[in-house]
Amino acid sequence: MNESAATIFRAPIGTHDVLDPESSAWEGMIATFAQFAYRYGFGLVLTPIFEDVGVFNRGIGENSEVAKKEMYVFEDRAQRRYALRPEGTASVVRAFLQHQPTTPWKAWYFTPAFRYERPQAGRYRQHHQLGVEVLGTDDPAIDVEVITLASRFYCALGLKQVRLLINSMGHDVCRGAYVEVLRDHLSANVEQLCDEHRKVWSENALRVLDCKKDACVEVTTRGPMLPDHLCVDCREHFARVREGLDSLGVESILTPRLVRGFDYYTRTTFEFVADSLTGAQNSIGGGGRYDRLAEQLGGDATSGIGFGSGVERVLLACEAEGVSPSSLIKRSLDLFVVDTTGEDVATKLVDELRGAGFATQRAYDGRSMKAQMKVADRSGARLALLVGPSERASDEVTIRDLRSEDFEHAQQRVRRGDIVNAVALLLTK
RNA sequence: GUGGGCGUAGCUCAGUUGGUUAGAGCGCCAGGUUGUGGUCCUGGAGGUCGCGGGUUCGACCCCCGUCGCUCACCCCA
Repeated sequence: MNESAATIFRAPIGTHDVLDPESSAWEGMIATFAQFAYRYGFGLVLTPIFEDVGVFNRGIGENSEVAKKEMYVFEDRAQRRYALRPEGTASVVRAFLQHQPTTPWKAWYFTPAFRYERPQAGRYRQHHQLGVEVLGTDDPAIDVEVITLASRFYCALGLKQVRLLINSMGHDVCRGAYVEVLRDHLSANVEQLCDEHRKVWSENALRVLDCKKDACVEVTTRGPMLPDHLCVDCREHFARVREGLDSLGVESILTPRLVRGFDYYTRTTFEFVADSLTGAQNSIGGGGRYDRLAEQLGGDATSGIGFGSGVERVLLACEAEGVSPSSLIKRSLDLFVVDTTGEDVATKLVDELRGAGFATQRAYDGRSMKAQMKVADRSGARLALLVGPSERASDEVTIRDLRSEDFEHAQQRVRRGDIVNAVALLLTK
């Protein structure tokens, strides 16, 4: 687009407007998640969508791909350095440290997240996440609870082709020891790695585990696996998480090569993959434990675990499986007021009906009865209330059933004063 | 950051080897029915063919650039 005066503005690259019929799927999904969060004892947390850039740099790791080149960083007028949040967890932990709520603290959120990258299917510069965080306990039971919440949530949406991958990253010491063993193995097999990792394997050995190329997969498959190198405590913790999930019938797939993108993860990590989605964007949610994050953000050592899910991707998965979260909320119009008196009787009438609790719409611009009825029909309203000169004169209202197939006998006139009761009666039928 | 595909009405798309006034379906508006919606019929509004430049007697069509959309790589939700 050029900058001529006739050119209208568009949503920025990688962002999208979501309008009504489509947004009802969002409403259904968010409402369902909120319901789950409530059932599991989580309270809603709201934090600013921008933070001091350090919150994210120190949180997700300065060397992570996201922090290095995908953050929306900007300066305000007083030269403070801020960044739009690229993910949900770091902000919530920052808020936890700032306010020191009693633990264990269980919070859920719905938030936009921003990453500066080239958009494609299932990947946007602004996407949205639904998630939960728990701070102040490392009880394996809470790992089980968080993962179960996520799993049951997907199930409630009607998704069936979702797999849960799980792994344990161990804690600093045992992971550090494992990375050494892994590096030894990689260094002994450098020549067989893929083109890219042949050069950069030493910078972040764990990333090689995540490589999808056959060459790397072959080398790492023969190599040491993280779960085999955990210390006794981490091994025990992981075992209890897995037993807990098993006991609840939540199927999980041990995936030793599962490595997630942020540096803060320790011990339990997991990811939900939608098999209905093709391509690389099939991860619809994930999370894990981050027992060192609070310290990295300057607070006291505090265990934490969280889960985040990408709204857009879950909706893609729903579409692929032929289910829609919009069906989880009922959103139907009760009444549509048609006014042809030329005196604007509708304004008072709709106010009265809405006050009585009915979802009510009306026509505007004084259009013909035929035109107003057409709009009424398309609105999906159950009943139309007609007020024309005749009703006006006798202080009545005509109630017409828009769902009746019998056009001749679909309506009746009632006294204006009885309208609320009459409508209530008809709507309960 | 790298590469492929695509930009024609509000939406989905036609548009012949470059040749008069750029079309269809859906949607929208009005009428057929001066008080009545789902079907049907008739009519109407709506486009500087993304934008800029070039080639040509002539460009929606060919060439270049640019912006945007889209898909993929990387990485992630």
